Amino acid sequence: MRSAEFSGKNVSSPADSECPDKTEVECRQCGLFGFLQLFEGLRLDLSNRFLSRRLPVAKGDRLFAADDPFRGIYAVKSGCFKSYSVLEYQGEQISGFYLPGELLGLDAIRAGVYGYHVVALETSSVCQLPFSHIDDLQGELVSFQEQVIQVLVDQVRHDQRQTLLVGRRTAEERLGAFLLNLAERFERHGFSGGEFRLPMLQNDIANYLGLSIETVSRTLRAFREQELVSIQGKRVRILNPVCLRSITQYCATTHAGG
Amino acid sequence: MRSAEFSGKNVSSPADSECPDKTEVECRQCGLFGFLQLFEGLRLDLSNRFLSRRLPVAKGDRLFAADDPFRGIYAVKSGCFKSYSVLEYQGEQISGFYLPGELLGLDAIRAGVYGYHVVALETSSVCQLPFSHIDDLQGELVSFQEQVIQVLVDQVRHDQRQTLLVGRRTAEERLGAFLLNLAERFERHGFSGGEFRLPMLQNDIANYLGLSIETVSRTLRAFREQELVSIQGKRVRILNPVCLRSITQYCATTHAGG
DNA sequence: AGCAATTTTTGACAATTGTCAAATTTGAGA
DNA sequence: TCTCAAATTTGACAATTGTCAAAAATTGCT
Repeated sequence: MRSAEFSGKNVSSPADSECPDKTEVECRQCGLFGFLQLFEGLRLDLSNRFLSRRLPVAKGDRLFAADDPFRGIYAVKSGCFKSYSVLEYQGEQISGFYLPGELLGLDAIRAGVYGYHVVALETSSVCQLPFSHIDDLQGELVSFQEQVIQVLVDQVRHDQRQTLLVGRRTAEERLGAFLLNLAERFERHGFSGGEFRLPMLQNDIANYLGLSIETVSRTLRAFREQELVSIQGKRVRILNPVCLRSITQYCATTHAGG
Repeated sequence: MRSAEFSGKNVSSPADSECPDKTEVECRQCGLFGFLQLFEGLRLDLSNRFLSRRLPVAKGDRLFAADDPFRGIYAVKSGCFKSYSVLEYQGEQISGFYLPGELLGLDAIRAGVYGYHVVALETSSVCQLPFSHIDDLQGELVSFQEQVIQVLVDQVRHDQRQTLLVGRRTAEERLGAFLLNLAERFERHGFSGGEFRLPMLQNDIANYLGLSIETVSRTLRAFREQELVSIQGKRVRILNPVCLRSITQYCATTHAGG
């Protein structure tokens, strides 16, 4: 079975996902799983190349740097990563956090190089899907879809520039949405969304959300005082998701183009 | 030749692009052109379906609405469109402006419905690339790329939610970047980037950038006083692009993931 | 050209968030 | 457990932007 090929664990019983101290995402809930299933449909000599390797990554280690040549895509197995670019006069700008089960480096497939830096925020591990022979795969691709992908990549790029420019949310709304988003993503991959460990510093959160660290600290205190969440150290518990969601207007946006 | 099939103009000489009063994008500089070229490579019975039609659109008319079933993608030939979503308590949120040569509705291909509303800001025209038999085309698609596209679409979605949340740019930086971006896009499609007509209201700009209309007005005045731009009515001239760029830090960002 | 509606501009003031400085808490390693 | 560096919290004040109200300019229409 394929999932056993890229995970250290051979068997994962359904009961595992209930374990509160679980720290590693299961293969079936990992983003790579969908990809590997797809390779079943490709020519066998191709799919042979896509056996993935398991790698440990120490806290602070860099998984890849911007402009590194594309080596493959990664799935976070455990721990947490941040991606960032270095802006001319403003130092680093964090563009995303990656939790267990999520994919890294996908958008480098077409560019041939990674577009940003990625480092581990804590002791982590990843699975790699190496693309050393990506050129062969290209032969399988339909050019129409390449065009679609190119446009989507362009749009991602535009949206991310836009992200740097636009902001109409208050500090409360940003932080509330941030916490709910984290909870949702933990839950999607089989962890508890109601209680989890914050893998990143408030400094990183502030950078990511475009706020000062003081504002982050003060806003979290306000949430605590309203008993919306409980925070002790890195331990976060969502006490009142309904109210938090209404503060945040988290549901409001459908997706959009531009 | 294919370009003649979806444009009213049969011949467009290179000299056309120098005409200052030019108002319509040429076929070769239109986003659809790339697509149509790709269809040459597909089976003929497929490519027959992709003859596109030319449509006039009056100011204020809606090209499509959110949740309309997917009819095809559009290329703006002349005029300007805005896309927007309706947020629960905040009215409309503009997500993008579309100039001649740019594509609309691409991201609805997989969803099957459009994800936002699009209306004309002035008398405009579009070319349509109808996808009434999109299902047949699916047979040509490689599932690996579908997966890639899905992930990219998810990322676009995430980034756009992020766009609503995050903001670290001052009003000056946002407006400056906005004007430079418009200029760049006009230029890319063969218009003058140094002087152009603003197709949208300050009201729309404010909405798009997450500012109040008063701040937009005041910031534009500041630009005028510094002689960075000249603005009379809807006529915009970029007087000092170098300085404007440095205010804006427009070049700073590489692209990013998350 | 003239009128009416829309859009833009301007001023005064309020609210949110950032900045600077310093105290306190937390956590990793000896 | 202790120590020291890093991270978080807190307070006072400044800067940017939003809000409300009203005047001026522009645009579309007859």
